[in-house]
Amino acid sequence: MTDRNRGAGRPTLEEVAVRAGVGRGTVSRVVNGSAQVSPRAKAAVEDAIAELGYVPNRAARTLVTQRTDSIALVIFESGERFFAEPFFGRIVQSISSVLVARNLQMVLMIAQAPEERRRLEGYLTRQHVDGALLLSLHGDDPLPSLLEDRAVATVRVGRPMYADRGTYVDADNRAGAREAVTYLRQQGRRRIAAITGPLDMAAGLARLDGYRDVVGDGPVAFGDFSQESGEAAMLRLLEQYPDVDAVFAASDTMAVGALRVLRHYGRRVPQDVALIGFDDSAVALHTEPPLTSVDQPIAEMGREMVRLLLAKLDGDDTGNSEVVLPTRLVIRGSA
Amino acid sequence: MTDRNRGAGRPTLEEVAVRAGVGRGTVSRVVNGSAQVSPRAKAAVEDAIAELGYVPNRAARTLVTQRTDSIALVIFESGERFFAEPFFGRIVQSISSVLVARNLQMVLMIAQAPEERRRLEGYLTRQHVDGALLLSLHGDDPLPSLLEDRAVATVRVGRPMYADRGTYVDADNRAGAREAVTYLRQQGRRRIAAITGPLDMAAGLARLDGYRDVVGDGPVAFGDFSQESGEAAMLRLLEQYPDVDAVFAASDTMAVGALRVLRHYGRRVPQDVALIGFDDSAVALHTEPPLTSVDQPIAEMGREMVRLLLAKLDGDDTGNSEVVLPTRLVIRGSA
DNA sequence: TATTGAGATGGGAGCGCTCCCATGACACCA
DNA sequence: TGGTGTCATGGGAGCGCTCCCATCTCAATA
Repeated sequence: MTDRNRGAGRPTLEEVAVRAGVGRGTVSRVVNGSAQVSPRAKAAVEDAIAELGYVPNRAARTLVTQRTDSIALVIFESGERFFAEPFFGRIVQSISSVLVARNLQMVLMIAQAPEERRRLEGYLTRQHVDGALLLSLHGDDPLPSLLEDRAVATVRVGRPMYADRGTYVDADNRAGAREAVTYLRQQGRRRIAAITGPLDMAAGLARLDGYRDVVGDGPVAFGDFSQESGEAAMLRLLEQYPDVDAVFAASDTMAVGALRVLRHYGRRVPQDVALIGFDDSAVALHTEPPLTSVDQPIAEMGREMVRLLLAKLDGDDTGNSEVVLPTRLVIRGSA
Repeated sequence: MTDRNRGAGRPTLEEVAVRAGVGRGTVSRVVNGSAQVSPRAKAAVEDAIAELGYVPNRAARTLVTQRTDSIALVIFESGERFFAEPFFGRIVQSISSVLVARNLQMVLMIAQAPEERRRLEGYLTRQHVDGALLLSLHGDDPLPSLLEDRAVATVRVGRPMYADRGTYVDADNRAGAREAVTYLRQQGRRRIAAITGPLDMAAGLARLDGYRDVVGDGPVAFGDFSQESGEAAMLRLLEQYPDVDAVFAASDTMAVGALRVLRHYGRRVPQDVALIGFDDSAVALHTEPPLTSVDQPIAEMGREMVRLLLAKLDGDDTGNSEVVLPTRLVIRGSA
């Protein structure tokens, strides 16, 4: 055991050096995997590290390298929304595991309230994080540019809506929506409605665009990705367009809300009304009937985000990259 | 663009001192809110800080104070479970907002796989975090003791199951369960079954104990808090005890699963079978009928956890504290 | 044998901060 | 006038690390 420690008295580089009978520089080289070390010195140092239970002091390293080895994961939603939406869970999980494997610290920041937002802006500097992963950006948020100016690398989910700077990862939402709606039409549906996501978000807009690509300006009701908004939207649709025989919802969560309303009004799914969601989240399997949904490769998106961010940090990539991944229609019982 | 230089070369303490016409020590005192500073010097320093946009360098400070100002939030579940269970969302949100207000960094760590687990153990040292908040500990996990040995302060959710060391925050699960089951009985239910949580977790066990306090050894089926397990458990219950007229589920998520099964088998809720969940999560409002559920003060639990942890860090509290908060039965349509 | 160059090595300098001590300024009292 | 205590202040030391350069070693070559 490595006790007898005096609490914070972890061994230092210097102590390892003494123990291994080499200089500080050599230990540092070994720890950082430099090639310029003789096999013998390397072995001695590694033994000493193991015996002493040496762990490099992150603060000291940060002080000289100017690298914090911390990545912020910033979510522009209320905590409630963040946890209610399965998309976040899956992408955070993916990001987390990649970051952990690279020994990078993931600092989670949930910010929506103005005061939180202000604090967050103050916090996101090179003093604290090397880079930031931005999720669920709304509208033309100036934060990415601000961070870019401060030399904090950023990668976001979703194509920037106005500005064209910025590295991002996205699913091909438009094509996914198009495929879903095309499928509905092929099934013989004549009156296909859409329940949209928030139109100040790239994903919301693109999915609506995809819908319109196929049916022009069919019946549309606006939602915000939440289940409540899906219910409300379905209600409106039923009122205004009683002849609707298919609904494309821009998220599974909204589709679940729509399903509840349809059932409540006695419409059978899929016989009377076909329903397709978006995300292929876990809930899609649990509805009655199971939800046909557009799958986006969320784990891969997370991985790509980290990859792009690290590339930026290493300076491999100075420009702005974009990665758009394909979606896939998963057919189940609801359409 | 920003090149390899020190890019956004943030000003240092020294520069602020020069600008304000004082010494380094005085600036440090102002930044850290020491009383030993003349009003004039204080004003000069504050002006200089504002003009220069000075932000203290966390690494440098950490190096000398031996405080990282980072708190780990460790969750012993798969990422999937973490996001599926509403409890986590709410408590993380609460913890997050308190931590942010105190200028502490929240490092999120999701670990279940053995390899992640090992990495996590290596990571959780005073070099990296001041303390750790432990969620969803299973069985007699040795991690808390390990961290205590390393002088990393910890606070967990849930009474330790075997060891009696350790500071924790918990809801009064046993009393909550008792109240729920007593209520069912008062409603005239004669055959009350339980669907339990995982029995290697304090919350799972205590809720079962509360149930047994009232009905002795009534029909019990075992679950793990997940919806799937709730479905499976309800199925078993229906098979083995067809005369069941009430079910106490140890989580809302499982109650939702049970509800699906009950509906599928044509049992009306609450007429044929009354159902009570636990957590009073958002889903309880959205079921048909809405779920009667035991509320636990999750936000307050989060706040208490942080409070206890900070007290430990400040050395105010050397012993082990425990905070147990009351639950409350929220009556809706299902019972 | 003398010279050269490649590679390994040790250790000084310094990152930006806090801690702490010596010093200065000042008011008050004998 | 000198002595004393209080408070504000400046700045050296040092936290543990990486960077970098001078130095050393040793084999290959002239």
